[in-house]
Amino acid sequence: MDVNGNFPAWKKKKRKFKIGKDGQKIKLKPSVPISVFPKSAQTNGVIRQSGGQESNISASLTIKKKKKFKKNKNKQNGTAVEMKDEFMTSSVQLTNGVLTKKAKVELKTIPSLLRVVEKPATPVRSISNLFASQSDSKVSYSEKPALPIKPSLLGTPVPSVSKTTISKSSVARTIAFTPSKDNIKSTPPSTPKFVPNSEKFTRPQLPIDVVEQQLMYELASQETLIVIGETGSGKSTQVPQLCVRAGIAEKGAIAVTEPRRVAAVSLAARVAVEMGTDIGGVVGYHVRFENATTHKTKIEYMTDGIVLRKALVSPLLDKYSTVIIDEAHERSLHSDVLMCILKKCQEQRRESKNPLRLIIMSATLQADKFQAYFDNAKVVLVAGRTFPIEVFHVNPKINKSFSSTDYVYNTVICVKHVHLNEPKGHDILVFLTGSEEIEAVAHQLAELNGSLPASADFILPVPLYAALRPEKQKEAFRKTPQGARKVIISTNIAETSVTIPGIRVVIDSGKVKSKRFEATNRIDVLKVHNVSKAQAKQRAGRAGRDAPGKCYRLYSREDFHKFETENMPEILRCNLSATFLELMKLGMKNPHRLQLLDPPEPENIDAALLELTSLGAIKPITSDRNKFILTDMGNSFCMYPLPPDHARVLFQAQKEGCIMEAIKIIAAMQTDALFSGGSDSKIDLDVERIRRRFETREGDHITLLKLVLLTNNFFDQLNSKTEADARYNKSNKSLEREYNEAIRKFCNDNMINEQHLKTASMIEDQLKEIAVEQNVPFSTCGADFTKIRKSIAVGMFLNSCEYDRQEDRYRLMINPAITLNIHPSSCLSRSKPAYIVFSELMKTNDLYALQVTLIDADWVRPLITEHKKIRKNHLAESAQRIQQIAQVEPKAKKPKLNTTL
DNA sequence: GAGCACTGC
Repeated sequence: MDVNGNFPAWKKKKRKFKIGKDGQKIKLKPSVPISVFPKSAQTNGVIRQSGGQESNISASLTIKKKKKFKKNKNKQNGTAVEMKDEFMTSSVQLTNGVLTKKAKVELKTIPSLLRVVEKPATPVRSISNLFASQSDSKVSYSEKPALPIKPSLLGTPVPSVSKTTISKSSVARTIAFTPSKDNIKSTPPSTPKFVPNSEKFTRPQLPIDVVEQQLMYELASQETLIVIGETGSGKSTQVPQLCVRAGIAEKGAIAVTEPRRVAAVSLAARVAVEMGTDIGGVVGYHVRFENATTHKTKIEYMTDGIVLRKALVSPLLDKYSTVIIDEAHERSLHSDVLMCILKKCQEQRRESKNPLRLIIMSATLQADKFQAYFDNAKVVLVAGRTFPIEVFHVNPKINKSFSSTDYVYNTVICVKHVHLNEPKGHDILVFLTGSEEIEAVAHQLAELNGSLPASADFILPVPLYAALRPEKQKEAFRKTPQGARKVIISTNIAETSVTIPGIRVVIDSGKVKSKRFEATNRIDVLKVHNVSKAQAKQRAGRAGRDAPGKCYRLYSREDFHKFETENMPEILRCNLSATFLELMKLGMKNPHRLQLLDPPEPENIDAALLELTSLGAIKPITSDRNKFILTDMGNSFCMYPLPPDHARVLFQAQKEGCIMEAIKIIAAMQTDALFSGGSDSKIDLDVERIRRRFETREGDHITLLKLVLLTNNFFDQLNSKTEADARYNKSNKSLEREYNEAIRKFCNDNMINEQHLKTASMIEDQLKEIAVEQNVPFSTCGADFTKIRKSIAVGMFLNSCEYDRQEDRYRLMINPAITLNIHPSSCLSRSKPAYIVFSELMKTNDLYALQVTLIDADWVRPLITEHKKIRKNHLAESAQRIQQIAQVEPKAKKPKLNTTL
């Protein structure tokens, strides 16, 4: 069916783009924006902004409405059979987070995963650094394989793990040596150290309670344990407590790593309540800018980045007896790197008095991969607890009205269908890729209200994405008004980061926008991709948080099967230079031999090494040019929580005498845009107008500095006013209120994102503190910004460009074959100076330089010449290395035992 | 004169 034929009027009038046969966005002519959230909407009950344009959509959907859903759902046993649905078909059901056909979901410890594995001999080492290789240090092998802590906790004789050696060929043989449940009950743990105070707090039953005793036994007996449990199983709150009750915390605190700050803070709060203590007592958390732990703390919830920084200071992490990596399936850069480091830690602490225990917790069934990585560690499965979700797919044979590629169009059709067929009061969550699409769909849905039957509720579209102003974001969490159905149209922010109550239906476009790093040219590519199967499952799961739900997938089951199983790990799609710098601080010498869960491409590794060498942070060892060590400069870079080129800017600024200004700029660069906006055109114009006020001919970095200086000024005045007011005995409460209101007004007047401003200022303080620790002398350049521009140019010289008048484009100085444009959001996009340096190179429809500063070519020329020299050697060496690897390859295929670098 | 998912130190 011809999509354009179906929706002639609004498609052309309201949308800035359409999606073509190949899935690419095609630009349409711009339109006049109409507010999506008209105040009158709720009083009138209907929005009428265009007459008669929707007649086609309502016609096509009325026909569909008459075709009844034939549901053969057997509600008693929670199973679903093939649904005869004219709209979409479903033969599967997502129960407890698991897609099932018929069988009931029963998750417990699967015997086949309980393997007894021959442990390789453990080397005893006398080394101080984590990544020392065999040739770097003396290695002697102990005669007896290392034993995990004796599993005598239960008082039950248990076969020894290491003595039940079985041959390699029979590894798959299963030996169930776990004592039976009855057995456990009759012999409870002999010395429970902490027991939740059930008088103060009784928590509801959790699925994890069923396997509690068994888990406790495994926690005590295994060196490494993998816990697989779906959402709602209670693993994130209970496993750390079980560790404490099993007496593991006696030898050191339990660290629990989370990928997000909110998770770390809220989990700590929850567990503190359950254990009847305060935050900072037995339970605490540590995230950036906030450390709520004390010497008493036994369970520390932390973000994975914090643990990584802690490892830089104390590589063996000997404060901790156990590290629990939560949400390992998300494969964040930090958690992947942590797993690699912790494995090394474990090897080195194995023979000590305080061996390190590792617990990997993950939601999806990627157990095999983690298990192989951790030398066949035991896996325990825990059931999840979410409500059943019916999953529908588009069936191209039946659903002829769907476009084959235009998921934005399909979204609107699907919302209308759901709205007219699902019970009133069931809110909808739609997943799309970006603000532009989201605003377009919100607009179209608002217009749909005009063509709804009188009996139907009002559709209340609510956009939700990160760049949206915070007040607007809050709309998504507001209670749905009577007589309306809330339709939240969101990016993947609603996948993990926020949970919206009341969602009963999810519509999944199957698309996501993601950034990948092209290492060879150092370009970020932002592109729409298909989601992974795991991601689709995660999205569907958002419908079953409060009650049974439904998920409509705007793609066929065949397409779904073609999706990747898991998300691409972050480590495979980002610039590795910052990570390598950290790992080298820990003693890694040859990144090519790094044993990661998913090893990056050799080209990406080489690109990061080249970048670090050119920045002067590392240098090859003369005896073996495959190995690198940190230079003094590289060592000081590690102290800052910054990408290496930004740290280099600070280093240069110290030389130039403008460290104060450089810190302000670099801090602001670490946050998202300080000017707040969204895809609301009216606001965009305002942002644009106000941004102009700060514009300079020197570029965006100086603009940023001017903005920060202005806000500093404002805060100084505000603070002195508040102090003065305090002397006049104003109450603290009213002072605080006035203070906060003044900030809000200032941010509103200047279109500044208050949250981002706050973050930037906290990062500024953090960087200042580090600079003081590093004995960096304080210096400022006053109003002469040349020194700052030079520091930026030197630090980021790899990003310097020369204007090509003939082409009317810029050429990258280190690689003139690459041509690019200055992004129109930059204040230099029109003036086009001869030489510039940029912060970031982003490929969307064109190759754009973001955040641009005017520079002098002489500042960077010597560095570029030097870089070209280094690159030449580098290329020759990497070619040689690839050849060597190719020759050694057959041998290298052998099963890996001890991993050395 | 274009358009930008999400985290984290």
